[in-house]
Amino acid sequence: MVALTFPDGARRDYPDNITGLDVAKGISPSLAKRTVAMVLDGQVADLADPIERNAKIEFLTREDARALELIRHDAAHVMAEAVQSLWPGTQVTIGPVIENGFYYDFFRNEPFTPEDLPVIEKRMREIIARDKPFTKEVWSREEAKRVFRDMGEQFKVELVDAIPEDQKIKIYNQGDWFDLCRGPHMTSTGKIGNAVKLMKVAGAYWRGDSRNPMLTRIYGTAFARQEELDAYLRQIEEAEKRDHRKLGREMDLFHFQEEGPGVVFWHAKGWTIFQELIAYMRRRLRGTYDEVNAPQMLDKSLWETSGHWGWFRENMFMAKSAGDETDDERIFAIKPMNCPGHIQIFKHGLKSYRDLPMRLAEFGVVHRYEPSGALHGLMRVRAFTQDDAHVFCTEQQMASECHRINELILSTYADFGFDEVVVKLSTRPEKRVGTDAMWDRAETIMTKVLGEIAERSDGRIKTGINPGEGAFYGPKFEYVLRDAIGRDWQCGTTQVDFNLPERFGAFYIDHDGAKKVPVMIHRAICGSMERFLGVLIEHYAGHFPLWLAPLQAVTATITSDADDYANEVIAAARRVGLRVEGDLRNEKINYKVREHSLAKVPVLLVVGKKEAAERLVSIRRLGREGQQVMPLDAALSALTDEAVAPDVRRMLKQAA
RNA sequence: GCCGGCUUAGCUCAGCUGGUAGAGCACCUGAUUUGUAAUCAGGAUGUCACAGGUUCGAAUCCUGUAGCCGGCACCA
Repeated sequence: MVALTFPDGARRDYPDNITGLDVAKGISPSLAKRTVAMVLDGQVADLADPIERNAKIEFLTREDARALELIRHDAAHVMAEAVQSLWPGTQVTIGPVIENGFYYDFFRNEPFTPEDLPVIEKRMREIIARDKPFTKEVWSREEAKRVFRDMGEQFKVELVDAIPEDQKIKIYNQGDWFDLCRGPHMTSTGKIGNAVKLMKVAGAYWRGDSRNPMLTRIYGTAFARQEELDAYLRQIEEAEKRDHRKLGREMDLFHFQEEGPGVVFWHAKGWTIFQELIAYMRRRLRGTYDEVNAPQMLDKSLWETSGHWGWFRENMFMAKSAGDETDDERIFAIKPMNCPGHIQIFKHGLKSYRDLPMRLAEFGVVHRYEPSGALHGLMRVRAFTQDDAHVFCTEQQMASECHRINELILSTYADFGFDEVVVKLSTRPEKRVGTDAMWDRAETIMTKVLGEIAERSDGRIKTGINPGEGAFYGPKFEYVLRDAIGRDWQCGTTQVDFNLPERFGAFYIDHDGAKKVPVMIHRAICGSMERFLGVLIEHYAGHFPLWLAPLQAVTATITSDADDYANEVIAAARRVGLRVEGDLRNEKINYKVREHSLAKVPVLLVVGKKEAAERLVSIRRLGREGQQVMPLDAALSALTDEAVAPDVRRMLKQAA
């Protein structure tokens, strides 16, 4: 006998090994019909599974949030069947559920093209309409391997071998088609429904390893209801509208061109935002950090010492004299990081324990030869500005320095409206320098700090661990922020480094007069300023807050009678520090409003005869209808107040 | 770097199976002096990414290169 407890608290006994389906049927045929799977003690399982022990049981309908994964997983299987029925000889591999849908990787000499998607989708709908039940069988390893080998499914054979010994080899049938799968699945293909859409094709390496063959991956998504699918597609459209590459062009912020793959041409407006960002960061560093500037190019020996030449040579730019006549063959590397430079500055002159912690900051431009396929607008470039800093301190100071950095990072993100932040600790990678003892020490301290970060935030900051993701010289914290439409971006990082200072022979004189190697902490807040600005463009959808907006206001005339007054308005606004342009063209006000709205100018100061006569301005805000007429002085003081950067506002408040 | 796709005017895009390039917006000129998201009329606009090849003839077909886009791999 097994005792099952139902969601309403009722408890009933059933014969051993009764299936979920029979339990459901016993309650009511309609329940059995609409149930797609069951949940035993919180674990989703096939409805046809025999129940072997006492458990809490729940029946899932396809509308249940927990069924969404099943719908997508089933859809992946149906897609695989559709593909194999359309193109026999195609090998199947794996087809997992992912965040917004699912994919299935196929091996076929002729890769799929986007034109194939509608064809596959049509076949999928036929399979779904046939509504064949999913049934499970357990096979022996030998049988599974033999069957898949006979079918020519070599990847499946490999997968069977990869399944741990203590796990069963499960096969799911859907009509005549079957697949190796750990399950669970719904009761039949018809439960998937029709809110299914194939999204794109892409290449992907077998088992994620670039040494392995390239497979064709087909991405799709599925929802319980059509409205949800439609909403998802609209959300994708919304994200496309925010694309910083598109907004960058429309707002005249920057451009790229063929001669400079992965390097940015900043236009005046984009550079204004960039400089505002840097000015903001400089204010935040004032009093705590010393800003320095290390050379752009250094002899390669320095990079050999740091280890970069060994680990990352493929990703570095090399430079030497371009002249034919010169016999100077010295090889320089264009800096991919600021740390070796900062260590040289630390090493220059004898340092005492009294000088620590020494915090050196730099808005340094670094060059990295990123693989061509990695380049992506401002998000991944080959030359970028880091808001970088290196803290040289004692081991005892390390934890408090990490906390100081943490507070700076979190408050910076908050100033841009990023309140949801996750901090992840990345631990030692396989490719690394330094002894295990060093790594043990660093990871112990950082694990403790991570716990304290979570504690001090009252649970607002989530934390996590990325095993093996650390830098080659030390473990790191990665700061992941969530933008206005829920996308995550890794920006800030704090990396503890016991290795580089030692490799470079950096030391300070301790209390006892002995030479001691300092700990170095690498930290960045925005990370790449270019990328951070890209994130901001998408986060704000181009509607920058006034303090960041490159052009804060346009003064537009209604008739040329107001030209003189408009020029006065522009001059007055510039005097109080606003970034203002005039639009005195002989055009209708509708035209001007539309044009500046499309250019995402936050404020329009419209002046006509009436305003000119009474020294008024009619203010129209971006994205809002209607306007507010007020005296010029009042308008300018309201705008200058609004244009105060959040950190400056905080300082003013504290001073008051 | 790997797989696939794309590259036509400043921008967004047409251009059927090869017959010698188009639209809208933007731009320029003129008229219009306008009250909050497109005033009217006229005009100019191209090494069809680049380099080869096939062909009587290539934006169109083939090959190579570059860049971009979507993934994968990478990200000190």
